[in-house]
Amino acid sequence: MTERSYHHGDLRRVIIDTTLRMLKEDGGWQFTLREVARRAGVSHAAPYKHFPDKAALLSEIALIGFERLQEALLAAQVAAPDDLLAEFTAISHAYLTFGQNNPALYRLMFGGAIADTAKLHLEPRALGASRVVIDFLERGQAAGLVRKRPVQGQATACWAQLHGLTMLQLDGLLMPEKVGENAVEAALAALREGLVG
Amino acid sequence: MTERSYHHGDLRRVIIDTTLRMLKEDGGWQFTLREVARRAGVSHAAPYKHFPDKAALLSEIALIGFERLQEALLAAQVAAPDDLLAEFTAISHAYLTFGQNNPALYRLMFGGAIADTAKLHLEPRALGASRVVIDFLERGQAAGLVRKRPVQGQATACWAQLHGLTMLQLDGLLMPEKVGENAVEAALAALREGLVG
DNA sequence: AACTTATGTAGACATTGTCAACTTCAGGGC
DNA sequence: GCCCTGAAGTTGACAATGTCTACATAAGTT
Repeated sequence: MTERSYHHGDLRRVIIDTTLRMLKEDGGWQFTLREVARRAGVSHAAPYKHFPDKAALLSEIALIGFERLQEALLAAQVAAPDDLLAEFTAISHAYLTFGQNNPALYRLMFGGAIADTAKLHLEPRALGASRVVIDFLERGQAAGLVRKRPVQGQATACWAQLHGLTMLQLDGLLMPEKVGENAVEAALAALREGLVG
Repeated sequence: MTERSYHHGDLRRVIIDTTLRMLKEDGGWQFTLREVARRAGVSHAAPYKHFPDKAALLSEIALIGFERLQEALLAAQVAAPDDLLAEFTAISHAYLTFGQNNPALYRLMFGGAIADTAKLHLEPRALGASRVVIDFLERGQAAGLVRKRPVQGQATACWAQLHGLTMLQLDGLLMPEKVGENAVEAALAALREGLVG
């Protein structure tokens, strides 16, 4: 409880939490290891006892981001009415909302700030999110709603569309005066019309 | 010719060219002002006589990237056969190819490494690229090929899909063993089927 | 109680972005 | 031809960062 014992106890968790909090403040994507240490109240080299280097910490954070994204998608799916089209909309919006609520984290997950993004995205912890989409497509095809095409391709289309929309939104390029009142809905509609036969 | 006069002459151009060359080497997105100066053979502070700071140089580079993207799209459009569907495919592939050939530059354009991405993307020099897509959609609607929907929404859908695919590709997530042999084609097909009515 | 090991601290180093003060040189008004 | 003003480059400094090494402290094991 004192928090002032020489040994912090679970500094690792504190570092991760602090980093997540810093990312939420956004602040234009400035993030330094030393600042994390400062906020955690430890010396600037302490994080190195828990992460080999800055990239490792960021990778861990990104993986947590993927897990949270998966949770968000699953929650939306569960809460959606028992209608496949409505479910599609719910999942899509959950994805976009996640990006909007965690801009810096989302950018970290996809932005290439991490060295080997490929390996990161292929980790089991990161793959869960895309499983939600694939699941949906498989059920959609089984129900005869979604066109019978290779699911992988359709999933790629969904993923690309959602990711693209999220990035455009993050970059502030979806302002109504620039792109129409409900361009997002229109774009999602175009995707939907491409999927359902 | 001597290149050794105290005053370099057109250092600004040299700095830009060197930066572009460095971005092409990729090297995992390391880029420092001082390295540029070193390669250009000038002192480490010389770039400051031409750019107020690092961000300004990067913004300029990003704008050049948008111009090149526009050129690539236009070239593909012109070279395409006189068939709207073929033109669509040509433009799409040109976009993806651009991203694949200039990964670091592409990431710079969209990756949020630049402070105010919104302002950047709204510059006239950056808007040209999206004009190519909008043009295509308008002609497509006029010809009765593309569904009569708000063009802005359709353009958003196209842009999101192309951008999303490019990013997935850059992150190495479109490997055949992971996502099927021709997932890109399938994704583009889904988009096309959503656009043409 | 002594040893080992995980965890934290202090200090150093090279590198970076940026600024201020100095130097060089090209061009225009006399 | 000279001067002198200002643009373009240079040198040197500063604070901050990522990372390493050496040291200190605590927790557990034997």
